[in-house]
Amino acid sequence: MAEKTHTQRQHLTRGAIAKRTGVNIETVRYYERIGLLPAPPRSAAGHRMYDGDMLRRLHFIRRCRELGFTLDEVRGLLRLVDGGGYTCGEVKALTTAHLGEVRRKLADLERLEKVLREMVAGCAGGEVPQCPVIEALFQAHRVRSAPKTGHSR
Amino acid sequence: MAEKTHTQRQHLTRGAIAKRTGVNIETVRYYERIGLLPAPPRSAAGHRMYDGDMLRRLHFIRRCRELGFTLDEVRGLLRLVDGGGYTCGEVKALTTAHLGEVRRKLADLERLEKVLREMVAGCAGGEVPQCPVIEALFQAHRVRSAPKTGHSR
DNA sequence: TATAGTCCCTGTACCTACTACAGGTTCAAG
DNA sequence: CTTGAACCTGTAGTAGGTACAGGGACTATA
Repeated sequence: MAEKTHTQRQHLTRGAIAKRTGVNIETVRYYERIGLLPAPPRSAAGHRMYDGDMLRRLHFIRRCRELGFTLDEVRGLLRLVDGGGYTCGEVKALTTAHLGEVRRKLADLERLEKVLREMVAGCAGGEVPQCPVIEALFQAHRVRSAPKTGHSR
Repeated sequence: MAEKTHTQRQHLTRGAIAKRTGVNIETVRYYERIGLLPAPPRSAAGHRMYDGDMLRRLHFIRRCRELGFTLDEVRGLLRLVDGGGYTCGEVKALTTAHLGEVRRKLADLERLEKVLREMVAGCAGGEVPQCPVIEALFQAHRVRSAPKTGHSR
């Protein structure tokens, strides 16, 4: 009775793979729509029937997302996987590039943490309406580079 | 001739404050639309005319954004500023809360960096189609918590 | 067997924080 | 006077989902 694992020809519902992978149920449909998950076979009543492979694939996507890969990068990885003939080198290249970006974000956040920490430290927190944090925020200077175009995530 | 600073009653165009603050020109209009920037007076021809206060305000917003405050948080800060009677304590609370979140993200990214680093290290990068990175990504385990709902940025 | 409750189906709208574009004025320089 | 840049408007697109309305399907219990 543990979550509907029918013995014969186990079929998982959308809700089931969602719950098992921790992905939102609507997101599963979304992934299908954008072509990350292939459209599964349907029951007579039109309900999606997933199998173990799909579960694995969804786990893969979810894990990549947790690691901060964009959906486009995930698409790239899946193409390699699906093509079958992926080489370790290709995967490593993609992953290494991603690692670089993670390190950049890390550096940004560290600087940010420092600035905020100092701002908070310089603030007495009293009733005075002359707050050093506000003053600091009004200064026109550069933290470093612009957040650039588009969404970085 | 340094960028149109007319002596009498200096008026800045949208393009001018955009360039000075490093904010995209379209974004200025966007901020006006969502009420972060008040609608400025217009010239006879309908062109927006900004002044020094607006420049300061836009700088403020920009700086907050660089520090990772959401627009909603910026709105909160601006409300405090506009109200005039903001207390240092309120600002400090907001900033401290934000600092906490930055630290959480930082911790997440550090774990992430570690995982990616180890994955890349374990990969020979050759022509073999059995890549440890791919294998690692197919594992169904938890990095920690789910990315949660909505956008975190 | 009836019914309640929970799942699933579809399409579509909404979210954040912008960016980009089309199609039309207006302004400043040469 | 003409050219080109900068402005105006409204609208659509981006990533990566989430949420909801209005229905159909399945299961447990009375």
